[in-house]
Amino acid sequence: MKHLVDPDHTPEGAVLTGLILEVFKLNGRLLGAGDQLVASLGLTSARWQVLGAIALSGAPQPVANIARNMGLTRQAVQRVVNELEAEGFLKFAPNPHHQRAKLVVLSKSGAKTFQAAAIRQAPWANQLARRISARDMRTALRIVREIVTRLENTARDTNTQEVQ
Amino acid sequence: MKHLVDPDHTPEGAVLTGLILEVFKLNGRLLGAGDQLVASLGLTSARWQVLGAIALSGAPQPVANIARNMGLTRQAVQRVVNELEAEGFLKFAPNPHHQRAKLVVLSKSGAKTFQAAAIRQAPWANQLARRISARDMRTALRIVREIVTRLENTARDTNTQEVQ
DNA sequence: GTCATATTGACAAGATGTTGTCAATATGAA
DNA sequence: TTCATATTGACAACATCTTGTCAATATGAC
Repeated sequence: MKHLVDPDHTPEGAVLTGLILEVFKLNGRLLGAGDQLVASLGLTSARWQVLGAIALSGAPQPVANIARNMGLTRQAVQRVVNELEAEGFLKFAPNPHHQRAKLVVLSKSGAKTFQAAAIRQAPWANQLARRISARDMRTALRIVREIVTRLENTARDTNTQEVQ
Repeated sequence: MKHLVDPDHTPEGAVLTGLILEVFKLNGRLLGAGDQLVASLGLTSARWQVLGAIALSGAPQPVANIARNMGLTRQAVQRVVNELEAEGFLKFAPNPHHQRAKLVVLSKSGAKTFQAAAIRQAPWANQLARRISARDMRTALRIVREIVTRLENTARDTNTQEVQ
């Protein structure tokens, strides 16, 4: 087999490539840990995240809005929202501005469950972050956020270009 | 609705929590970008990653080994490997040490395709990383790697505990 | 060598996400 | 107002990954 040569990465490009592979791993581990953390509350990582997006948004929003804020598709969020509504964690409220796009709000049970999840998450996160430099962690957050923003922008440009 | 109080995060725990949410977003964006990048090669992000794990591992390995290195389950990798084999990107070679666990190796077509993907990835990554501090990116990589390691260790401890 | 244990691939079910499509509904320009 | 366009939820198909289970195969203690 022909030897595979590293193809012309800049130093930054090479580090970014390594970071990407590690982010894939981290994503999987986080989902697993989250599932464990909230399983006994009747939640999963996906449900928890949707519940959180609703709980922490200032005002009630329709599904499409929630999806945009989370970086997921409407359909993915809609499926989870429908499940959560069927199980009493969420309710739909009429939207004065849009007949179809009903507003999603937490039920009492949903709010209580999310609060319970948050109470479990805090010591878990604190322990996981122990003795990691807060400064370095902020740097990591800033870098990841910057990459997300860049990817969102190029995706937007690509879509705009296709429409024209 | 009762006001939701931030539940006792240390500063590090709070930043880590923010980082986690951003990693979820980044994961999704990266998969999308990867799919676009290699679609015309007959690849997807998942296939590409499996192909890469095989291409970049020193010696041929069985599926379970590849899965461990990638942080995925055997079954997930097996499914993709079987597809890639059916389409001629991979071949199975006999394993002198294990009758069932055949070794997975790139076919000529698979090697060529992975090389083509790498050639597309480099300028994409270089562009995405442009004007981001290499030092900060290395910090981000180090932090993400540390968190992955910690999660792997606690997962291992949990499993060991269950068996006992 | 034997036997308990672990590993491996195969198979199935289910959770999570994407893409594509459709009709209903908003929106905004003419 | 009218009409082209965009947004939204619904539905379906499919990709990806997990968990659980099983039989075949290794492995290691005795």
